[in-house]
Amino acid sequence: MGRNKQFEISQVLDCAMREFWRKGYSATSIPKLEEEMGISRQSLYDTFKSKRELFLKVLKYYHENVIVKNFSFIENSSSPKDGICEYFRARAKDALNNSDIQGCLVTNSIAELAQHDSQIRTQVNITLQHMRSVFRNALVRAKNMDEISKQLDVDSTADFLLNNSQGLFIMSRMNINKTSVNGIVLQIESLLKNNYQTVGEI
Amino acid sequence: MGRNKQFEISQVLDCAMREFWRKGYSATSIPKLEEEMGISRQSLYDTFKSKRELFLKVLKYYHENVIVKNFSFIENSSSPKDGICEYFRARAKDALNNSDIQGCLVTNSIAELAQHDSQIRTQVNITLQHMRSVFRNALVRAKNMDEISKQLDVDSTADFLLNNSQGLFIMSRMNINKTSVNGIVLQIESLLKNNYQTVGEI
DNA sequence: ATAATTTTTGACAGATCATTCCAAAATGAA
DNA sequence: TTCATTTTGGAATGATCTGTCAAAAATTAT
Repeated sequence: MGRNKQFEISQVLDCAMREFWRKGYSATSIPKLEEEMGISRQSLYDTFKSKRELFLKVLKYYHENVIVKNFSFIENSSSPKDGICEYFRARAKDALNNSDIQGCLVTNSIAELAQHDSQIRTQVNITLQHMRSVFRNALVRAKNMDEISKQLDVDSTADFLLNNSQGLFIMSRMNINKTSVNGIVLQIESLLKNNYQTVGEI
Repeated sequence: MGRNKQFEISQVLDCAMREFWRKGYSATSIPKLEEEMGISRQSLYDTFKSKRELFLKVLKYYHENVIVKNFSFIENSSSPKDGICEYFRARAKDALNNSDIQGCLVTNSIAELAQHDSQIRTQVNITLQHMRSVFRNALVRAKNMDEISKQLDVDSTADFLLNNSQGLFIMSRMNINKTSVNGIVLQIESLLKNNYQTVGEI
């Protein structure tokens, strides 16, 4: 009974995501979304209620697909330390390709919206906490496997890795050169290699 | 002959800066700018030509005042290593106070605008290069004073410190807790303390 | 006083914004 | 066919946006 949906939710969400990622929330208009998503305005509003609701669904979609996928490599890596290093090398590679989509939708949303919109802040926090705990779990595993120093503090190091990830996402949106990106990754790896610091010692 | 300017350019630029810093470029309207700057629309356009030109002047003002001031401490510090650490402790303190203005206007502008506006990208690059070279100069000084390892690579470490600075500015716009901020700063300091890595060894 | 300049106010333009509504066409199941 | 649903297109709404214009009031110098 009745016509079926003619488009895949995930497919149009993907298109919307790419546009929000490129331009940000405010700079993305409904007509542009219709064009990119390939559906009419009526379908857009019937399916997603409003621009803001669409954006919240995009943030969720981004988390479940882009973020979880990028971090699953760390979780599945037999060497957690290598997993972390590979994660940053992958982000460095992303930063150097010449796509018009650069950085991270969540990072951009923190800068643009999170401070004044609690619903967006909540969704963004889910992503940040996921990133942090994947880093932390990997550090705990690495410690148990003697890949990194027993004295390394997993909590502050997880926050540190999260911080560097956010930094790289910002730098990615500028014309950052290969030398600088590689230098940043090198120093992160260096800290994992040489850290004998316990919290409170400094 | 004729009436004098009734307001200080730097004073109204400061008010405009605070609003752009809070809300971003797109979310800041002309009526709101009139209100915050305390001048009429006509005066605003006579003095600054357009919203975009005003924003470019704000970015320049932000660089000359906020950025240069925050980094002058590193340049003037007798211990360059302490200067760098103090810089990050100061940013950590900023992140923890409950001001409605958080993070960095330049970082936010990178996320929102830099990728699609070359004039803004140029101005933003001036700030990034300033930050990078202050870090780099301090590292060179610290090396000469034997405050840090001779094997530390000043270029990649400068990029690394810049990266962490950008990361902290993003994290500042979320409700980051004291433990996490301190942990991040601790790890940055730890790298300065223990770095014996030369570029290319990894 | 006169002339020059700035400021404010209010109105106005013209675009664009998000959102809603309607009617026609398309699609699918009973 | 009939009925339900989706999709599309276009129009309309009302708000808001940046930017401009004109005229009155305020200020400063000669």
